[in-house]
Amino acid sequence: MSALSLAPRALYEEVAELLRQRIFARELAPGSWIDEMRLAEEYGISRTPLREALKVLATEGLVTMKMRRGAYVTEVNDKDQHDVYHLLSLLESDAAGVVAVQASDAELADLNSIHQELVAAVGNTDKFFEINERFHMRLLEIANNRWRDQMVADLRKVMKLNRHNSLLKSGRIEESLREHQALLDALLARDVSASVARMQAHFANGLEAAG
Amino acid sequence: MSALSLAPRALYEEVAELLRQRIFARELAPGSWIDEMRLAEEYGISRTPLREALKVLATEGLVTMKMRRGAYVTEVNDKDQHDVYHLLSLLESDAAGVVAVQASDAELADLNSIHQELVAAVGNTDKFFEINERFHMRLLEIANNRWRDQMVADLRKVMKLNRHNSLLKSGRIEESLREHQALLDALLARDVSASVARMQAHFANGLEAAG
DNA sequence: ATTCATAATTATGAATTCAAAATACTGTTT
DNA sequence: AAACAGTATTTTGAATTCATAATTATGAAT
Repeated sequence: MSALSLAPRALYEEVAELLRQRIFARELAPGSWIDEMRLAEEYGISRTPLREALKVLATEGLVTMKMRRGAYVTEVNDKDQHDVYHLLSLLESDAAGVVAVQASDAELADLNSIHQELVAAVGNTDKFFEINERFHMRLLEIANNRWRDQMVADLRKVMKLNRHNSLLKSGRIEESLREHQALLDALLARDVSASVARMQAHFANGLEAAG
Repeated sequence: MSALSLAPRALYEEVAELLRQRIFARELAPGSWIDEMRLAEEYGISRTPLREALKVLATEGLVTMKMRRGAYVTEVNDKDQHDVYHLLSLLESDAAGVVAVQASDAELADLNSIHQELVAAVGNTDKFFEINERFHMRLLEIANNRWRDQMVADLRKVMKLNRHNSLLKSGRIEESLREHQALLDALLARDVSASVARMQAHFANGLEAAG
């Protein structure tokens, strides 16, 4: 699975990723103070790269820096949750429209094959979630706008801060699958406005479920 | 003009802002290497807060970190320019739609008064640009989604990296004013789809002008 | 017992120091 | 003169040290 990285990331990047994982796992809970010394000691590093990592997370919105009182895990309230979801819907539905216009037949076939994997994964929740994520990411990749990719990635991280996060509720597997199918149909028909509408609908239903 | 800040920013934030200004002014040119020592000495600070600032700018996309070779000002090519502009159009036109629905009458009146300032500023290019910026920012503020605000702010920063940047070309003053007026009319009529369409048109024309 | 003032402790922010990697320089060889 | 090896210098990345702000603990006064 994991090849050793040819371009090893900088230490502060590694640490930022470790911290993200702990934040998403709620091991570092929203609102809680982040103890620099403790973490640095735990990772066996100095405070310097740890503090650099915290500044990165602060820029991403996962962490909030308070002047002279250190870093705190960002608290995401219901409005934030709603706002972020709204933006994800906007960005991803626009991406769907772009894909309907610009994607090559091969790329659409690729999306379709991921969708088939998704169909095959019904019943295996974890696998379904993972493939679902891959479907959305592949669509973005095809839409070919690195700035949007970055924004969506950041917003999805923020979504994970919320307890009722789930861009995909477990009770919605079959429904979600139908929505994906409808989206794919629109994409294969090269129907831009339908593609946008189907992606929006997919998100609207997801939000309702997350309610 | 400048009040003294009650909550003074952290040093790394101050430095990040100074660096942004120099990058936008092309004093630090796209693709060029950023000399940590030289800048730290120039600002009379150590490399520590400067390096923290660079990591923030890297996360914003203004700077690119290369492993073991330091920080470089990000180069924005024509496709990047186009992609970022597309996202700004998407986000701001969506914001216009939200404003058409949600804004209070007082908020719309406020937007209108900024527009009147804009009308009065025709002929004074710098002032026009500044008020124009304020109009867009106020609209976003009214749309009330801090995550979008942050994204738009970051994207606008990236736009400024490009030589032919100008979210508003000087030759388009009158045209831009008409577009703003049309947008305002739609907002005051509480017409959501028209508001979205007018903002999209405003951006589409701007992109055409930017070539 | 509670409040207030003061001292001790702790944590943050920033400077300094240090190790290792990348780059530039020097002199030799062909 | 060009290519190369080996050395010196520069620069990055990270640890350490230091100053100061914030917090906690201590004790006196009401």
